[in-house]
Amino acid sequence: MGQRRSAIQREIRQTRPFATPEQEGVLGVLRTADVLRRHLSSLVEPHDITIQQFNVLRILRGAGASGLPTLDVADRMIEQAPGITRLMDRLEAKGLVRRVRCPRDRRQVLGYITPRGLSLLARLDAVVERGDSAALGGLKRGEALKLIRLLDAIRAGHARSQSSNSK
Amino acid sequence: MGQRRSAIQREIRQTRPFATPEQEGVLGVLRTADVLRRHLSSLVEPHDITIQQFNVLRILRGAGASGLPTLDVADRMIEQAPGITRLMDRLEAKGLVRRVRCPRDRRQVLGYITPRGLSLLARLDAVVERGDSAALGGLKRGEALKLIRLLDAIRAGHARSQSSNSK
DNA sequence: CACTTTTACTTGACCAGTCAATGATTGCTC
DNA sequence: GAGCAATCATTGACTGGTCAAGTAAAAGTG
Repeated sequence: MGQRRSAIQREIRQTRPFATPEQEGVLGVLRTADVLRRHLSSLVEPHDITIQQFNVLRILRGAGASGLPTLDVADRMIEQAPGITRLMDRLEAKGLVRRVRCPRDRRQVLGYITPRGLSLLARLDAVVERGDSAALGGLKRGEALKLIRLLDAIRAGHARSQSSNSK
Repeated sequence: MGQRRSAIQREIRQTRPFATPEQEGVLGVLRTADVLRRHLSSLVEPHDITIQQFNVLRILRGAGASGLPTLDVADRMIEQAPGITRLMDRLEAKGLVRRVRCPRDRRQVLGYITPRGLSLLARLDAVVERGDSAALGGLKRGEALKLIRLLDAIRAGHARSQSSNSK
């Protein structure tokens, strides 16, 4: 296996081939995620919101009228609690989210999406969906499904070895 | 197609199916990258280094004795210049990297990996390679290759639409 | 050779992720 | 029911990504 030269190797201008396909695969996932994140970012930023803020809004919309405690929001992201608190701070400052201390358990703080948040999401939904299609435009429908399956398998492997850990 | 329910949908406890496989694919890449990043992070952190710092070191090692200007390092990452400057600041503070203003073009600053940086990398190489194999352990060899191909295709699609942009 | 433009960084400011420590409740145990 | 542990959330400090603005040197132009 002398001179195989993948796209990544060209991108990073590295002459030596990857030690293993696994190594190349990991790097490929990381790089591709970066590309997709940028793309997504460029779609939501014009609306003065970040991807993470967008995610929180979608989660709260999903939670509906009953709201969701801060840490439950964190669970649905990859994130640790401290990040969520500050994310919510900013969303609240923008009037997209409302927080109320839960009367039944006063340790918790319930988050709710505001009507303004909902209308922002409504505008973004279509944009993002079109964006995602464009982002994977290089793939045929069947390839997209195959990709989903492979990625699921990777994450399943990790869930097994590390337990817990959602998003 | 009524009740298909993928791993991601279960993970985020979302009842509604994804609008499109493309949307699910994009989210899958992002989530998987997060998992892998954490994994990788846990491997390098014990050595008091972050993933980004590790990447810079590998790039500088690849550059060899002739060193590499700051912006060329940035090109090989996804990153903008400002981030690299500060990354190099920290690496220099740790004695893993050395910076010299280029005499031929005094606007440039050349970065070099130090012997100490090289020995750190030497220790990490094996760890990371083992880690990558474990990370993609859920995949058979052929599947890993297929994954690499699909990810390459996604990034190729973006390179076409947006030109420039390396990482 | 002065004048502008371009290139290569650097600095400042803000958002985000992570860890450690702290406060505020609630639940458990004796 | 007093005391202690566990849970929920927040704050502080640091790394990192990104944009906008600034500085310094080089390159191009008249």
